[in-house]
Amino acid sequence: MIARYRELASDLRRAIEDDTYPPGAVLPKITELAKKYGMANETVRLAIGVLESEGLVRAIRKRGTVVLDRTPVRVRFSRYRAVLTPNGDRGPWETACREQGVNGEMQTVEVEREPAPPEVASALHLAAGTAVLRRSRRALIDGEPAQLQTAWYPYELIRGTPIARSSKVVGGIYRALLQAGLTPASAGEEIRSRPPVADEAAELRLRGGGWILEVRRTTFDAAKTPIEYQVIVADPARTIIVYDDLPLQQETPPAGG
Amino acid sequence: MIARYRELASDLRRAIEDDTYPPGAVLPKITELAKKYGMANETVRLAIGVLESEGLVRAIRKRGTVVLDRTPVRVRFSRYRAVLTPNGDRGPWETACREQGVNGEMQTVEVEREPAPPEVASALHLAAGTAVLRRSRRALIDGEPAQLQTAWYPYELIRGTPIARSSKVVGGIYRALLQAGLTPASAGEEIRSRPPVADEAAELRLRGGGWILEVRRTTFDAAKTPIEYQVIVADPARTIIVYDDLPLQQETPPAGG
DNA sequence: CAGTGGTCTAGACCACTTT
DNA sequence: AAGTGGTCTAGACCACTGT
Repeated sequence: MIARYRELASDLRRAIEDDTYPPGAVLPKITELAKKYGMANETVRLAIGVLESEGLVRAIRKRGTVVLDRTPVRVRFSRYRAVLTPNGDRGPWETACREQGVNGEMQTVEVEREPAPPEVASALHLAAGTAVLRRSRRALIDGEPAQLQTAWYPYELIRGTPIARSSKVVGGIYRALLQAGLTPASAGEEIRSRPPVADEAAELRLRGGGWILEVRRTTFDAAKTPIEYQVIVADPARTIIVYDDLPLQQETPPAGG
Repeated sequence: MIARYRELASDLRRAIEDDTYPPGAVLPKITELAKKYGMANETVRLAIGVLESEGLVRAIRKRGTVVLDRTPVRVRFSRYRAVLTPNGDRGPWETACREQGVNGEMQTVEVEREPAPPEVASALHLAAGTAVLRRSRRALIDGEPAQLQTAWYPYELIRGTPIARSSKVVGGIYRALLQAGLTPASAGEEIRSRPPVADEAAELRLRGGGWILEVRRTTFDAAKTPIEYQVIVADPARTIIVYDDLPLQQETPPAGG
């Protein structure tokens, strides 16, 4: 038995994927759909709730149910490698967006010195509460927030460098780390998907059951000392994470077999 | 203005995270909650719908609203490297689960020769419709499906090898590729999160607005010829993807500056 | 301030799952 | 067969947002 609200949701989903309702278009009003399909308003709202939780539409009072643009940006891990060599004043996000014909932008929201929260202390191999610098940024597409990025640095390592200033770091953070005498040599990343907490949902303008894609990255120098810990919370409709050319060979050939 | 159903959802979420309701426990019946909070049944159901869409609970008729286990398994990219050297008869999934104290299992669902679908043909650099071998598998935790894995191989490359047989490949596919004279040398992965299609939701037993985590991997031999294309559809409550020790150094130092 | 979606209810009835 | 959640309705009223 298929519920009528699920069937209506499927119909509307198909129409959106058909480009009957392209991004920016407005679906018929709830009352109109209810009349057309012979349902109660509530039943129509359940259907729209399904689409909203899938990130396809956003219901806005007085304006209607608008179809969202879901063009994703492919963010390559190699972005960080590329940024280590002089290639202009754009950071990895702006570079990736530009390559893919998307109007991307990166805003610095806040730069603050604070005691390391437990998770950060652990990632940076510091005692809990050690001073760290937090840089909170926001990646935008067409002016709409697509990612929240928060990075932490051991305060002692970057004090007095451009990284500690509360403005955008021209040319990217990685180059600034190099100029501060810190050489990023390797990194580890963890990726998961989870429901947003309330703040994240609000900042990314997600509604009703949207999920987020999270990347936690730790960057190390040549001596395996952590120099940066970063958490990226991304709208999954706008972000694909790409790892290119990962080596599968054993680094150290097995001695006895 | 906060809706009452959202407040109730927050209360119940907190109780679940507190372990007031540990995994396996059953929440009070809808009618009981409605009475206790002075709400209509429907309002309580909205609240439970929120938790269900977050993957925290599963409402089962006649049994109640049960709290799900969300212990995730960390799947490392280096799993594939490790598997290339003889280390037992377990594949990467079983190894990862075992290391993390989780009862993991891998089932082979179907092995079939078929014409390459467009996406697969493109990934494997084949003409559309070329014969490929599809292996569909299911990764389980405690008998519950956690991942759907589908891999495609150019049929000509693996005909007559153990990979083409419709049973589990003992020791893992990668070792079988080696024995077939194909040496995996590098791989590329793409990660995204999206709502499941109906089949995926059913197979992973996701309900109401759950999302999935998708990995698409292409494996190449030393000559950069694609030898495998794999799509993994994972329940995000059970899967964290880990990349260890990614190099940040430029492989080829820039020649001209 | 008008128009759209958002919340909530009481109640009828259906459908699945376990016993 | 019984008990739990699932769907749907008609209608009242609230609240946000764009003009």
